[in-house]
Amino acid sequence: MENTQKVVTRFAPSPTGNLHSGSYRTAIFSYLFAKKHNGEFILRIEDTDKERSKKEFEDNILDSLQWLGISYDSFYRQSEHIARHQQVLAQLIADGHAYISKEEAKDGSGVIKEIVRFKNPGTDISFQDEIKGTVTMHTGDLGDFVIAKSATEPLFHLAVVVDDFDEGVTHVIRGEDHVSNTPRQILIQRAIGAPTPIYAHIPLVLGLDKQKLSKRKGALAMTEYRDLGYLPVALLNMVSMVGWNPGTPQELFDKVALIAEFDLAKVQKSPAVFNPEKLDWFNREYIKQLSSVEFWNYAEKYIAQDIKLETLLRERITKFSDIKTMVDSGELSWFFAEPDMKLENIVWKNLKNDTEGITKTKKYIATVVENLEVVPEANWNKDSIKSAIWDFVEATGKGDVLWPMRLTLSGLDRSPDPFELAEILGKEKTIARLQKVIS
RNA sequence: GGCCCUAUCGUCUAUCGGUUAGGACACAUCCUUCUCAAGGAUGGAAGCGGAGUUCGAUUCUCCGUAGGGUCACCA
Repeated sequence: MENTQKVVTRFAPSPTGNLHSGSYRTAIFSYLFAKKHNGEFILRIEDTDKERSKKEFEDNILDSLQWLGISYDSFYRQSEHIARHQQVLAQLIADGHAYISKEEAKDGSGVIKEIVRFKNPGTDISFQDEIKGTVTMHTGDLGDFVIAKSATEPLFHLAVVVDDFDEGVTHVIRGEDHVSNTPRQILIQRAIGAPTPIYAHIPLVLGLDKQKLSKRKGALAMTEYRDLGYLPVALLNMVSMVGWNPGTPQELFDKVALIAEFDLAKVQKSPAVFNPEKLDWFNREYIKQLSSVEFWNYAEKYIAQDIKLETLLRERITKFSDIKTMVDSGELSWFFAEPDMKLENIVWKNLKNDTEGITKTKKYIATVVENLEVVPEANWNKDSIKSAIWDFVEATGKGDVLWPMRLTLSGLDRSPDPFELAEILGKEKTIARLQKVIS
């Protein structure tokens, strides 16, 4: 590799909210870029605002990243570096790059405070953004912006610049909402003699309403997706592909594949909508790939492990909490208890107006029972069950036999097919339920 | 409103001046065991508008329009 400088990226969330898909994607891109270039990935909690920062949000961010498998090489809390920020601030004042200004507090209390403003040279600043290209802005209309609430309370812009410098950050990958902050941060870099890192401002993630993702608009926290029974790899795959794609038809990417494929140059320039339906699709795809053991590790939170139900569940759930929904809605009632339904319901629609309908249906069921009784217990599976009665079913009429058979076994208008039901129920229960209807 | 950015199916996107504008999700229809699910097949669905440049524009330029971001003693 020609580049001698080691790549260092950072994800720098403020602990003022839970980790949602927008901030998660910023973390992913920073992480993938670092790993792709054998670099380091830093997690830095930006907690300089003591009022708004909350420990619970920091915990949420940490929990989420761990669950999602995004590991970091270094961890910092910005507040722990306050002495260094204060020192740089004092130097800036001493050098004449900043000055103390006595002003009335903005909180309306009327007290006069000493804040620190950066002396803005008013030059045009342009920087090369990896995604947006050259961005030029006039810093003149920024005025002398505030960099500290007091001589001892440095603010965001100062802290970010100093920390990125001290931590050797080479690539700043962050949300597009930071582009307009970049010129003033570059101004500070120049004043303290820090190099300007390479910037990559990624377009925002939008909700279905095409607005910036927000909690109010229903953006879920990563931990909420976890609790709903989504798989970490599904979230990783989904989120990394909003606003980025490798340019190939491949859709499924795990972390290793993502690291191999990720390329900042292929990041989209325009904002992208997060589509929950696509997430559901990814999740189903990954559920299919789960081993039986893995499957039950997730499913056990919602239903007692029963291997007979595995295939049925796998085919029907989008996320693991759907199991609870199925149980609560009675969709699986046939598994737990004898179905309870009116006899006339089991008659197929063709025979509804036939006065002999019930009698005929009972005869069909009786024939089914006869055919099933010869199927050996050891060979009781849906294929053998099907072949045992299929000739009769075809000769009589599929709906005429299958509908009552299925209704008898499940008690539900909508359920898995009768062969699968019979297999899961077992020979004894199946025949008992069928016989009960006959008598 | 100032400044910055953006603009291909409903959504995520491919296309590096010449394509029947491709794929995925979603949707519709059909098939596969009666219903549900899964699976398979098929189908509908897009270049914001207007000027240029060019033999030729989705692609390059400009102007509109629309969307997003940002204008704190938050980050």
